[in-house]
Amino acid sequence: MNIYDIAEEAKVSISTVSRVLNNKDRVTDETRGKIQAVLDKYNYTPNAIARGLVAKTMKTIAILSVDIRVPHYSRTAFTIEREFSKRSYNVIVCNTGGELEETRRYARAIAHRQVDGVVLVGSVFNDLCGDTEVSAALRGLPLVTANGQVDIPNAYSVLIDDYAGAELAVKHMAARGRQRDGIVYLKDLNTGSAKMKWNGFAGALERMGVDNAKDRVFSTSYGLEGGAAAVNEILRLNPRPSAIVCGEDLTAIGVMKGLAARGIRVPDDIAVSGYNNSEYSLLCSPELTSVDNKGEMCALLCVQLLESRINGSNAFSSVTIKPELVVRGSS
Amino acid sequence: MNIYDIAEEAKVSISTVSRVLNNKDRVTDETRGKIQAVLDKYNYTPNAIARGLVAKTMKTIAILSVDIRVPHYSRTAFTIEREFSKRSYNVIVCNTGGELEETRRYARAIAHRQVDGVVLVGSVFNDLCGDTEVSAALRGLPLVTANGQVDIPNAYSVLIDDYAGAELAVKHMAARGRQRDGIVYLKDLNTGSAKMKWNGFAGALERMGVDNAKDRVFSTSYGLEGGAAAVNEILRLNPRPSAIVCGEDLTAIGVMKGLAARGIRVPDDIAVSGYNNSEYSLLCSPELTSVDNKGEMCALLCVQLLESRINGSNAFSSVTIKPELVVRGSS
DNA sequence: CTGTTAGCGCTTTCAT
DNA sequence: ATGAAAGCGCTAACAG
Repeated sequence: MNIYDIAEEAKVSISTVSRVLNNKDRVTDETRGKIQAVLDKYNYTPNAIARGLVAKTMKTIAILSVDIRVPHYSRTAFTIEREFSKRSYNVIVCNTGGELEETRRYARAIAHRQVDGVVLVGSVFNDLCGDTEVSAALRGLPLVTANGQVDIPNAYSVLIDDYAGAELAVKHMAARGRQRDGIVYLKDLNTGSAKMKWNGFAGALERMGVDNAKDRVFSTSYGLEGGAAAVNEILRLNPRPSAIVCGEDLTAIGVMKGLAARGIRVPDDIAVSGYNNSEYSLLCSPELTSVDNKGEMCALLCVQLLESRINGSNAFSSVTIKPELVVRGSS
Repeated sequence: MNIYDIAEEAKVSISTVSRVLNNKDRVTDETRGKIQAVLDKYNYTPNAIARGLVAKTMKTIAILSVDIRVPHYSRTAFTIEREFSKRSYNVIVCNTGGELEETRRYARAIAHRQVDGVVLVGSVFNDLCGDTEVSAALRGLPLVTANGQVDIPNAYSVLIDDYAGAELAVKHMAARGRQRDGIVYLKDLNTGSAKMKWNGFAGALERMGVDNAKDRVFSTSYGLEGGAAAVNEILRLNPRPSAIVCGEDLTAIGVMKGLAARGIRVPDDIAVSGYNNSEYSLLCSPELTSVDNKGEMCALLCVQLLESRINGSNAFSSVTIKPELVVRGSS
């Protein structure tokens, strides 16, 4: 069932059908009614692909993220989807797993599909977009990065000042009377944003007069197990650390579990902080002090930026969000 | 840049270009090379919309869910997306918020777009699809429901036996020596699946000889606050309940927090169980005993079902998954 | 106000 | 092996 069938049955031309389909004027109420009746009779839906071919757009946005299951990403994706849905776009979600090959595949698919815009969620893409193939596929598309900065011409970015975010956590620990040279950082990822965090940590510590702050950075894998496992190593420190600033909430909770397993009390013996202010931070006990990197605001700004880019009204091309610290029981 | 431009520059016809684009034979290596050179020169990507118009498909799947931020849904969406990506489909995600009007809008958009298949995630859609407009838009499309059953012809379903799931929790509490007539159920949602759960609860309890089991069902809102708030009411029970079986992990954790705030120990004084076996259940302390409703398996089966439906090879049309109980510290 | 016609960019017969 | 031409379903001038 297509527009020709409708036109035939309503005894009009396809243009007239097209007009009522698109709510254009210059159609008598009578004709309109006649056509509408046929439309209703067959519960007709115009073919968006054919429309898209003419319009050169199917009103779709693509979100590239590493893994939509990570709360921080799913929140971002959610907000972006909801906002674009309001503007009558549909949103394709891609889980790259952080893999170059997958990123390439998705980038190609996105280029094929003539999507109207793409949002890169997470600073992993800073590196991934260095790839010739990825950047070639994405070049020219309206593109914004959520917490990232890529080397693609015309890419806009919403940045989060993670350097300042980590600094907030460090300062808070000191302000709460934690021994300054007892504060350590636990890094669990190697993305651009992760690097900013531990640089922020080290910078803050050194400005507070602690030397060799970089030696106070520990590494582990992301997640509960990574956090718990890192505790072993961190506790070898003598004297015992006063506070553990973590790069992610989940890892921080792992740390708290590891400490609890050894009978070390949080926050009495050691303070702990996380990053993202995810829902996770409310589930553990004590609840987790966490840097709020304003995921929702970031997503909202991405939408605005991308929209303005799509409409050609380049109001601004880059924004930086200042994180805030949310203090809870763990510190 | 389109296929005509390529053909012109390569001094061949568009059909030949099309052939090399689609890796068809019947092209001399020489011609192929000549064309490939031009293709590479311009980094040409064929327009998938135009292709779609001919092929009558753009290889896209739509996922309708209430809210992708809910871990159980994001896990499902993730798995579905990954699997379909392997099969070179792209996936559109829709967050309906459980709203009828939004569901309608998405259903219409999906019908327009000629998507190849749709997955309805969650039993909310059991009711939502009762709507004439929604079912009219979706009718005819290859459609699979994850943990739901809708009244649309040809809809396939992956069901989770939530009746049995709740029963598992009840039996476990009894087996652990919890006073049988002290077990209560906390319901936080009103979806089809939620109803199966508290029916399962009541059924199990009555089979164990407890009368008026339905009176032992409490209601609250979904989430941490809902759970914590419900504690007030539940503790009015005299004697004090022996175990609280909850309909969702998050609510269960709220309950544990509420109990902790009152100095009631879990599991010593009261046992608690959740549902979904989400990552949440590992974050709280004690860790939460939870019914594992096999989200990943459900998603995988959805993909298989949908794929077979799309390919016309109707191996089976409905599967039911048996949940399992994962016992942790809270019971 | 309504109809005719020319594309949108591609795939696919059907000739050659 | 290659090309010409029709058509996928729709929109948008342009006529009338």
